[in-house]
Amino acid sequence: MTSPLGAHPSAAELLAWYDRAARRLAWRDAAPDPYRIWVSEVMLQQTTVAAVGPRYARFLARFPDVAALAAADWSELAEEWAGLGYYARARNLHAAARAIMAMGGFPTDSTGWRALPGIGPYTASAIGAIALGEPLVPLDGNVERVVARLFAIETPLPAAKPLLGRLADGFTAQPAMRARPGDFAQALFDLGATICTPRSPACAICPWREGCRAAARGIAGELPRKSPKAARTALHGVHFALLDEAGRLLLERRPESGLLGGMLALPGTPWRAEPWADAEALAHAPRTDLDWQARPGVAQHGFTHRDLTMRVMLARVPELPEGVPLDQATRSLPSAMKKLLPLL
DNA sequence: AACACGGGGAA
DNA sequence: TTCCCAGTGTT
Repeated sequence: MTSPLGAHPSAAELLAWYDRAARRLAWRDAAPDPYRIWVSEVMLQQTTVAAVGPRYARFLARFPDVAALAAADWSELAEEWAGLGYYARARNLHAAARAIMAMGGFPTDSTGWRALPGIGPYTASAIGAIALGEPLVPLDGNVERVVARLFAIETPLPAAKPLLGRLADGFTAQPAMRARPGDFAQALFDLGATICTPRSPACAICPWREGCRAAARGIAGELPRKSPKAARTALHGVHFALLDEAGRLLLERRPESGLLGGMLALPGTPWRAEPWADAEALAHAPRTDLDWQARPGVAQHGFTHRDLTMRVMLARVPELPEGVPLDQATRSLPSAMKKLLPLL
């Protein structure tokens, strides 16, 4: 297909490269079934292959099918997802599993998947192409970068996204793509991850070098351009560590919305721009009848758009039946909360 | 359209 | 340090 911006390169050539150079990844081991692909795609949202690698097999062992996932309590899923970030993904995965059980089975096309919580345009297309064989090109960060370079699109993201999507869709006109849509999508991912990388792309060994307008102009490494993003702002909080003589720690479940939504955490003040004085923070302590001691030092944790500084205040009681043993807390807490434990 | 939402690996 | 990752949901 020829677009106003020029011809698309050959899907067949990319697939031939993929047949030689495909990465070996856990979710490619078995024949693609909807559950395994769904879980892998959600886990991979804004998360690197390297980070997902050790977690994917563990998740499937604990929740081997959609029935097991739907039957699980949220606390089990929260524990399994702890440390992976973007916890709304786990909440939506859980809600979607229960919706699938209620419907009596998986949606049979990408449009049906798109209606489930946590399934956006990208994930619906990826499941459609990889698990269902639909001729779709999922538009993820890799594909945006590859297409922006192929056609030398200088418009910055995110404004360029609709155009990049139309250009990506142009590949569906090629019979080679339509014969293997799942492999074609994954070939684009692998090309973006291993050759057409964000910086210093390896154009010399790229199977699409000849048709790439950015490579021809020597600007591949500069594309795609991006609009400047908002700066990080500071947040401060004080958290309360209540320990008993058996080494149990008081934890609470955070509200579903907001940072670390639905996850376990040490009780604490709200997080705000100004630092907290001890006396002021104490009004938020889980118990005000105890002798809270400020611990030395702070824990720093960077979120996408926030830089959080936390202090800890410690108190001890003889017996805390609702407390969580420290080793279990280490397993169940999100990373920001784990950083508080060394301050105890 | 802009923002909220984690965490880690690579340059 | 900064960048960016097999993005989605809310406002």
